[in-house]
Amino acid sequence: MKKTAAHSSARRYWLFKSEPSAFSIDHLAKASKQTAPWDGVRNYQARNFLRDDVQVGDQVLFYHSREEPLGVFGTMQIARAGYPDFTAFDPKSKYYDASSDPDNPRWMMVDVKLIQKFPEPITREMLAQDTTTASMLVMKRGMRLSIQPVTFDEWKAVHRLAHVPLPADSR
DNA sequence: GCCAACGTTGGC
DNA sequence: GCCAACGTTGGC
Repeated sequence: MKKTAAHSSARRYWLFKSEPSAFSIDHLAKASKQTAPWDGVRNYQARNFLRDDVQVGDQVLFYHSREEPLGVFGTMQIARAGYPDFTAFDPKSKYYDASSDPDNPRWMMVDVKLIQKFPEPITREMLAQDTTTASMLVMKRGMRLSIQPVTFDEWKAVHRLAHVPLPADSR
């Protein structure tokens, strides 16, 4: 049997940050098919996650940054794996990057589909109170990374705090 | 609004 | 390749 270099099919869990004035969970809820491209990532470490690690079916916490209340507002699922972020090629886009060559795109995006908006947001305050979520990457001082890996324990703990069941196929 | 922390740029 | 200067992020 030949070994393959492909990723294992094990689902991964992530946290994606967004400023709600730019793109909130309500924007996603109102989008066609509740699906939208996660565009505008302009950081290499985050780009590498989108390019190399985020897979269709991975599940994601939607985190609102910058505007109160800060916290996790719900969940989404990856509907399309990494592909070139076309906003980088559009001079009218606020994410335009003249140095991203369409023949060799610098920035990547994925498509996300809403799983659910939580009845109430899980605020930073609540995350700080729980021993599992208190140590999440997003809680660390100075952590600016907008695409972050999340452990299954953390994924479960956030759902426990939200008083909602895990998506049926979480494991 | 402040400012610490961080990532990127560019002169050398 | 170093690192100071700069711009941005994002909690507070």
